[in-house]
Amino acid sequence: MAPPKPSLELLRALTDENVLRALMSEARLTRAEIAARTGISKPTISDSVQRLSGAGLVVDTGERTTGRGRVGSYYALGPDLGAALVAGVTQHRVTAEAVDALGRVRAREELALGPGAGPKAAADALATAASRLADRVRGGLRTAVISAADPVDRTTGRLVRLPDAPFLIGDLDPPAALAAHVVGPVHVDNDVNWAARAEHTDGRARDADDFVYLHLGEGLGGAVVSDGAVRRGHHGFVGEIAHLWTPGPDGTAMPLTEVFAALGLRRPGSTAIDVDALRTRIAPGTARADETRTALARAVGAVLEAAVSLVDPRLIVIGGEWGPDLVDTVADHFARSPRPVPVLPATLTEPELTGARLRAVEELRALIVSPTRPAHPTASD
Amino acid sequence: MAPPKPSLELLRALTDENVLRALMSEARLTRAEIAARTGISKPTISDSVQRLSGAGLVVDTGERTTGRGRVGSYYALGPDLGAALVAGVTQHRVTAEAVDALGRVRAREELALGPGAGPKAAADALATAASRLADRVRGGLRTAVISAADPVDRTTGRLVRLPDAPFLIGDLDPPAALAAHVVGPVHVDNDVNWAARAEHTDGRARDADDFVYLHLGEGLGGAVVSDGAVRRGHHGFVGEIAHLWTPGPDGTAMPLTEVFAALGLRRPGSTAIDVDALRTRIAPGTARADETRTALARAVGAVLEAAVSLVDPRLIVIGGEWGPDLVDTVADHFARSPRPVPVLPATLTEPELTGARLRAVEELRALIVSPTRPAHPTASD
DNA sequence: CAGTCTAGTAAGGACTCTTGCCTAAATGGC
DNA sequence: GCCATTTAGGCAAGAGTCCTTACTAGACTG
Repeated sequence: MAPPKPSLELLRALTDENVLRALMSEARLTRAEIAARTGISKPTISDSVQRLSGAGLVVDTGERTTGRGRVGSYYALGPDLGAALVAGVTQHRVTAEAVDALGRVRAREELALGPGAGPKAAADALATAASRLADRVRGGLRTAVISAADPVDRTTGRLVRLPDAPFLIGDLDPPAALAAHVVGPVHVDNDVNWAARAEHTDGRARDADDFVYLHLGEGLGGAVVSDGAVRRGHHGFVGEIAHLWTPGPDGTAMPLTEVFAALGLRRPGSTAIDVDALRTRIAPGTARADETRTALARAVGAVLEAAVSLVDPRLIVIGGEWGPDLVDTVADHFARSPRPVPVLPATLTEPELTGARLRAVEELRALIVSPTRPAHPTASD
Repeated sequence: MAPPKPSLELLRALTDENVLRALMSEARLTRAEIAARTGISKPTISDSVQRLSGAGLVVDTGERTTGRGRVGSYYALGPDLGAALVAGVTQHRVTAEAVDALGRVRAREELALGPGAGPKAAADALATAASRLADRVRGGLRTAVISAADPVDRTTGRLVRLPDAPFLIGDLDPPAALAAHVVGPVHVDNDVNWAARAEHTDGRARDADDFVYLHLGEGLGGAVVSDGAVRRGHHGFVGEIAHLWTPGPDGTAMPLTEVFAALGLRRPGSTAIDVDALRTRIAPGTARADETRTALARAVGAVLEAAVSLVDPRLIVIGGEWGPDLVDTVADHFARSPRPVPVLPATLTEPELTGARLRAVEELRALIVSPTRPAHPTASD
């Protein structure tokens, strides 16, 4: 609404940003290359490089051009600009990486969590991984992006328990766990949302600005991408679909999670789905496999129809431990609905880390370009 | 991703934009007032005003300041900057307005459509209204924002028939109908989405960046506001909820629209809801009114639960001909769901025109500020 | 070894914004 | 009725940014 105030300082900042962004997309460039790439004149680039060198944001790598003509000097981003922490937390392990502004993974840590490990163990492992990574990268960890296999409260970043959804990791507070090892902002979201982001940028949904990602595993979750961005909703619970009304095996309406209870596919004493039992039950050749497949496809199909009504996706991507196994049956069923859209299985491996990494690099770059302003001025993810 | 290229021309454009925006929020200002309001120095503002006067974008109104000190000259937006057309099309009438960059309604036309009038009559009425308005405003109609009581294809702007949804106006192509009378872009969306926008800016949802608007009338529709903007989905069909799975009166799962069929509340030979029949049936004192109310509230409640799962709204606003009558019963039912949110009745009158007007003013202002760039660079609504 | 090619520098010009000062004109206290 | 005060606007000077043009230094090419 309010346009920025014009000033010469704004121009200079814009020039510097152009130079930095150029060096973020290519590791080393001469001033002439930066000028050609940005369309800004050589003298102006020289000024900017000098400024940025003085501030330590850019350094002469010592490398020189070869070939015809005068030798040029290569410049690169400074070595002390730090890294972003990317971490995935599941009930089984903590996987953490340090990525730099060029998107390169500089270090990786993986810590297993014993069976039955609680949120305390997860928090400790997260802190340990962060501490080790912080020691291994110059400039430290300037921001963190965390993927968790549980719903995340958007405003606090804490994991939360929702009715009728399994609480796999438990009461974890990533921003608190990382406070000592990460200087800047910590962004937390659930794995399904990050996976959707990965599919949007690198995967099946590359040219779809509106799609739905469905995760069918121990838990049931979805992610919504609208107008090119993952939408999280007010609390951050978009895609928590356990209680969506669906047709049960006998035709009566029931919440999605109850369908699994009715089919005897939940783990005892839990709302988590027994993935092994489910897979053997729908394996070809098993008695009444088709019946189970049909019941599941009807329920999942109702979720897709709800998504069509409320999100209007261009396509639907199905991931998770057992989701891709059922894609064909679901797609067949769904194709007979009033407004079907294509249904595709997910293909990326570690999609949640890929998505989180994308966001981390974006955030780190924004911090470098203008330390005062965040990457997403409006949406606080 | 790519920052703008710095240049002195950019600075000048920014100054001019500041001046124009100031004159869009206040009808007349002296140069000194513009300087104070924008924080830009007086000589710079004087330069800009001179430039803009030369281009006809700004004019000296002839008015002079009174009071102490030297007399100042008031400036205002030029008289030939044109207006935006705002029009609402229902099966009964076409309502059209011309609004200027200050948001003032300069002229209004209302044309009734006879019963049974088809899309041809609607197109003619729209064109007639536009033509009359274009004659009554200096500078003509530079853009149009149309609200239609049917689903709208996002890419073409045409009204479309969807399965199980009433087609109230019929096969109308507003951009084609207006081509002769409107110079710039024509934006078409359905009335529910515009109403939601109005509630977001002026109504019940003023400080909710994530909410759902439910329209319960002859047709059934919803609108989704996520991260502060109306989300339309790939085709533009977000909120077309007729086929969402809900519990029917007997407990079996059925699409929402079938619930009304089962209750005998549809108009014969149509999927449209018989609003009069419905209202008398749920009126207090009527036999079995409570039973009907309960059945409707269960079905509508399931829609709200689907919205909670896939949109995670902060609140829900219910409008439409009979929606507000049922708010209490729906809210009671919904409060017992696993994740209830507040349910409020809509209050605005003509909400769809209010929402469309907001968008039209935004678009017109953007056209004046930079005739080459649209108001929404990314989302093509 | 002369010609060609390229990175970087230097000089000059055009332009924008700001600060500070000045003028003109109307008000209001005395 | 006079004069200090107040206010809009103009003018000049100065600093800063970017661009174009021209030049230099050095290395490859034939």
